[in-house]
Amino acid sequence: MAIRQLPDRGNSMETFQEILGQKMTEALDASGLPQAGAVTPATDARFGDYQSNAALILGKQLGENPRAIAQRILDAYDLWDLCDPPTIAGAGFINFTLRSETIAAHTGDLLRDERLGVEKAATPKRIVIDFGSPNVAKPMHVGHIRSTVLGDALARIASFLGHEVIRDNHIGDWGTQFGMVIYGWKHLLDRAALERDPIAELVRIYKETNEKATSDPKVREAVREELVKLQAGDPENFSIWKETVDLSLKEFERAYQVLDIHYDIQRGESFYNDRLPTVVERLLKSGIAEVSEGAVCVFFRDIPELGEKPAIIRKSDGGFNYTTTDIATVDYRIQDLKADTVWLVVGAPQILHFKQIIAIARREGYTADFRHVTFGSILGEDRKLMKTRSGENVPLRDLLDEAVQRARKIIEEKNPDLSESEKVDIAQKVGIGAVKYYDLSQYRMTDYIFSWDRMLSFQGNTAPYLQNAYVRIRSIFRKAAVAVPLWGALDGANPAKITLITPEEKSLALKLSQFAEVVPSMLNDFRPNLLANYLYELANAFHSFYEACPVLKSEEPARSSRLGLCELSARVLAKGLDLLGINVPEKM
RNA sequence: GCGCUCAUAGCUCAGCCGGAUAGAGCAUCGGAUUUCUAAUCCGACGGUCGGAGGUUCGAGUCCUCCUGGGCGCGCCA
Repeated sequence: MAIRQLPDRGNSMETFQEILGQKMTEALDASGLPQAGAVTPATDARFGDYQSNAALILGKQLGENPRAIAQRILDAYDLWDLCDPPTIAGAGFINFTLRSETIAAHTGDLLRDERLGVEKAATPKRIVIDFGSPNVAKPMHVGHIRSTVLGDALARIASFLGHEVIRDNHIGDWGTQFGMVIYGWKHLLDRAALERDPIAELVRIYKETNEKATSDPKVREAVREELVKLQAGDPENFSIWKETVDLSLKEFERAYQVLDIHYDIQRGESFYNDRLPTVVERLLKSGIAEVSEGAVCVFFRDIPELGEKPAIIRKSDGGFNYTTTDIATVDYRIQDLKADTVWLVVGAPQILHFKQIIAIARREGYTADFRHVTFGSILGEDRKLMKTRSGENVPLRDLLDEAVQRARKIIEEKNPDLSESEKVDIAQKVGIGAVKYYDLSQYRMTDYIFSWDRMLSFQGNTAPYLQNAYVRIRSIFRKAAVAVPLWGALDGANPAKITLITPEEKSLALKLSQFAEVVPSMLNDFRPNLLANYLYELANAFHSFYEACPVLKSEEPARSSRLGLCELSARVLAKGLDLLGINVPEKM
């Protein structure tokens, strides 16, 4: 979208929620009542635009009639002509209906604000976000979608809110599987196959070695020795390991290009290797860890849910495991990266593990805020974990290719006149956007059933539906003789005059003003689906407006006002989708 | 056995701190277009929110128990 650079107006804009909330605070003070509840958007348009349940809460606390309290509040309430006189309804709800002029003026302000009304966080934090975490020598698969897409969206949202974000890919590049890989590399490797498809060949040698090791104790022993040699720093094994890591990183990077997801740092498990002995010694010295059955363990006897479940940080054979690595990772992120908070976007099965890690961090005196952001699984049509027909994980590469192909097919049916380069671009944006949006639009904890038809549908809460709303707007501006009639106004010199006549215009404008309320709320519980819901409602409101209100054919001043609504809708849609990591095409 | 998590319309899913008659999309049925992209819009039909208690002015939401699914629980990651 060709947005001219606008001035950053900082935190000068307040949302209606904040303004009304402030008014409520003052009114409660003036009434001699304690503070209670927040002003929220109305649960139903019939009740107005916003509501307060303060009187209900206070009625309970004070043992008085809620409606009487509501009246007492309203008697002290100064609305500054912001809305119609508030009404008391039901058990004691206070309903606010904003005046059209109020919303119109606010919409004009939004058109002049680069941040679309979204305030920056009052206290910016340095946040390390750990997401993605694929394993070396294995293909990325469908199981990586949720962590990768969710983590990226959270990173985009946090950045937009003014936080300093460090995206870290905690790659699985160390561990017992390398005994297999190195043995396979030495005995089974097909160099030509490796050239053609490195990951496929690495998987093949891993699998074949695994089979041999299962049936042949000699191979099993040889595999173990290769691992020991690698860990001891044997030059040959180290260089094989390094090569597999490099090949894998190259492969991951291809997926990240397609997904338009990028990391600030990629600290794999191997990065922490030389820190592990120190970690164990330190924990032993401080008494946090103790030796049990030959292993070094941390017990959590004071935490009921962890009581019977110690964390092993050094095995009885002297080796370290991933718990040790993750403790070293905490050290690095807090001490070296100076993080205020760490978000671990890792699936729910590891809840116990991260509870242990976080508990250990607490005992070590770390005060940073650690959040384990969990999520459910992706299921196939059979409601079981999504697999290929042969029972394997679905490779991410195949899945993304198919998304783009399917999108392309739909576009060719619906809009065959597009040029080849346009089709390529649109198929990419629609296909990848559909996959991401389908994931992000659902509550992260629920398992969801993967369905091409549903995610690529142009109806309902899907990326194509939202992208289409944007495309329609862009089409209006292409049709308009003047390419960017409002941009002058956007500089602030000559603001577009917004007038809201029809109900569709008013509800669209109100919806647009609420972007600034929704964006910050997402980080309360890491819920991008709240933004997705909002964008769907916005696109819906826009489409209703589009049906009811001709833009280019209408007379001034409605025409300019409606163009302004279109422009702001496009910007909010594009920005909202961008925060979810989704791009918008100009045509489709 | 212990722990985490989920259960909402025929299907897929929303429902933030407890708030008004539980919402969408698909499917089914009925309308709107010589179009600013109908790829859309408007409407109808469809629910004992897994079950049973409890907390209170009010529970899909909080507590207890039960049923069912998924996942995890000392030397894999």
